[in-house]
Amino acid sequence: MAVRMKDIADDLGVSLMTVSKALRNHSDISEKTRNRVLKRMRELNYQPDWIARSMVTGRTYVVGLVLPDLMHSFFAEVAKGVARKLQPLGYQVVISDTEENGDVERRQVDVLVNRKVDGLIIASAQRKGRIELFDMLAAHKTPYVLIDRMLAGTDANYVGVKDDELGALATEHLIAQGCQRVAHIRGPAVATGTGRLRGYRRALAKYGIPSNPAYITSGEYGDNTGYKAMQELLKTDPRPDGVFCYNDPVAAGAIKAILEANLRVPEDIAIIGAGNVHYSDLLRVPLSTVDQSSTVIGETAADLLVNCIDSQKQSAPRHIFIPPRLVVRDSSRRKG
Amino acid sequence: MAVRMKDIADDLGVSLMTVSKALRNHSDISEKTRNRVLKRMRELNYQPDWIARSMVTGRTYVVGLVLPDLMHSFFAEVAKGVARKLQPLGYQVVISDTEENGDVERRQVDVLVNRKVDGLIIASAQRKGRIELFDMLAAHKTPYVLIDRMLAGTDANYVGVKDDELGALATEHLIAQGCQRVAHIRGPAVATGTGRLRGYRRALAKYGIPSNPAYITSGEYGDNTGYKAMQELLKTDPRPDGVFCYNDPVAAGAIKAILEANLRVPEDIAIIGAGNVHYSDLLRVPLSTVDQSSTVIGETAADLLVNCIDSQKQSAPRHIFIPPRLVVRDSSRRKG
DNA sequence: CTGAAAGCGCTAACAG
DNA sequence: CTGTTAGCGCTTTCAG
Repeated sequence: MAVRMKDIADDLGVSLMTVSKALRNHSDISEKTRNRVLKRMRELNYQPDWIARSMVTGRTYVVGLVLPDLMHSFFAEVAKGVARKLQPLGYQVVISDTEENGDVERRQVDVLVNRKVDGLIIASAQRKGRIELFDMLAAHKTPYVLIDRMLAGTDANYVGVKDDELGALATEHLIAQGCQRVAHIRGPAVATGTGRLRGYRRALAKYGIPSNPAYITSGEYGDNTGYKAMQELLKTDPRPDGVFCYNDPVAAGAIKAILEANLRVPEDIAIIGAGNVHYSDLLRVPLSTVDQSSTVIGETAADLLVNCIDSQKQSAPRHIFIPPRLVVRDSSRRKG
Repeated sequence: MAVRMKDIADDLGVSLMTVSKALRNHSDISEKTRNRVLKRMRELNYQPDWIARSMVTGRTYVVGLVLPDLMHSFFAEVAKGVARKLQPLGYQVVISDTEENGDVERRQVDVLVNRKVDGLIIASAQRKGRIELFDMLAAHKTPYVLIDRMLAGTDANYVGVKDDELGALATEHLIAQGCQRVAHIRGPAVATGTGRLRGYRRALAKYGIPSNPAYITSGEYGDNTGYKAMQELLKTDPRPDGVFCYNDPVAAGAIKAILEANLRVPEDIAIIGAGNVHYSDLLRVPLSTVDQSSTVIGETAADLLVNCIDSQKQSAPRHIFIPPRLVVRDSSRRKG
């Protein structure tokens, strides 16, 4: 069996407590005995038992990362950022894929809380106003940081871009490229979806372009929403000459639909997505997009969470905004 | 604080053990008291403390999933398969991204073992022959299942495709499409890399095509290996007219290099990858590939692992092979 | 500075 | 069928 503190204590003829204190650099222990203990620990390759420790301290050094879709490389990248920050601090990261489903999310978070994670980082799939989940977290006093999608009503920590800014940036870019009829394939009714839509509208308004309801297609989440939504848009008359897509996977689908209809990107229809997924550059038409600095989001959220965990008293929630960054590739380049 | 068994026991005027047994459907308890206990548990929303339970049972209901790269959608898909199988059984899945680095992998597995995971599923980044890690696991008696990459020397459970078969399938396909000079951009020195190379060679031999060393470029792992490797291949004379790439991301990079050189895919050079990543269909040239049924691999590995965990005695290791499946898209279609 | 006592929440083994 | 007794490996508290 694994070596325990008691083994080391017996071995050295000291008490169990001395060993325990030596291990954790407790102050009231002499330099000499500490070293003696630490040396023996190394020799015997002692590994503290996390579970026993958790039981008494109440801390698990486990952090839950709750994401809507691991296949979306934006989230995979966020996950990498989180893990890179947290692992060196001794935390274990448990990733949970909710498949963009609020109920699944609630169940998973429940499990994580029961497992006594020290904190949570969540890109929530909760629809507007569904905030019981976060009330529950508050009741449990489990610290959490929202990423990517802010939820009104929860005054929680947040790290991500301002979605309306992102939407406006993308839309204005299309307008600047000479698009007259800019459409939007919108995302699910979470903050990213509604925020980007708001930005889109704001940009149109700014340039005095009337908003055409037929140009806003509802996109639920799914693997070929972009493809299907674009097919709908192609039926409108006059058809749009530019489309701001909720995210890159949606944009990729849209491009597929356009090419299948024997139209050209960007000449007939310019396309821009969001998220800058790592293969954007390799798509049929290299995809213009708005970068959200996914890794930075992950790292920042991790830092923020650790702060919350360490400082027992809940400090006022912080909102950290990462500026969106336009990445112009072929799919929207019509000038210059 | 959370409600404990003792609270329920006191509340109901029974002993703690009665509650414990009722919860776990122990046989020696009367229907009546069991129901009384269960009812009260529900009312008080009792949640067992799995840490305390782990401490005495030695089981954590945590499984580690160790992957070389979460950004590669093949592995993300595997992860989904694993989670989908394991979560309903009450397991928590901890994903660890080793960044294709054997040392990182060893460290991460160490941590997971110290955390007393019940088992591991590993797509190992260990280079040929580095099997200390698995000796260590055997010593700890931690059950594990290898996926995607088999390691000679460990007689471990394995789930994945036969890589030489995959390589032969891809290469023969290119030959069947009329390619005369088939090159290979090879992967890292793990089983997938060497196996696919072996299959490539076997296919060439089968058709009596002499193997040209200049047509085999070494690809270490990285984001643009495919791109750089292809640039090298383009310098050979005569240049290849077909390339079997280690995997889809590599193939995507290769296509980019070819198009940049003003050559056409597949007319000038046909390309095939492996893994069938979810965006293969959306690339500059829709990518032919060999599908490995990633979700099935994940699910199968999960099943196998749970078997190992449940049956204490180590049964003889099993090797489960999933047949590779050719997916022909534009990047290699020259006929028919 | 060192150590003895108590207990975290639960379960295995056995006694009534 | 029900309950008692002993821990699991560690830390917190407090006495020497």
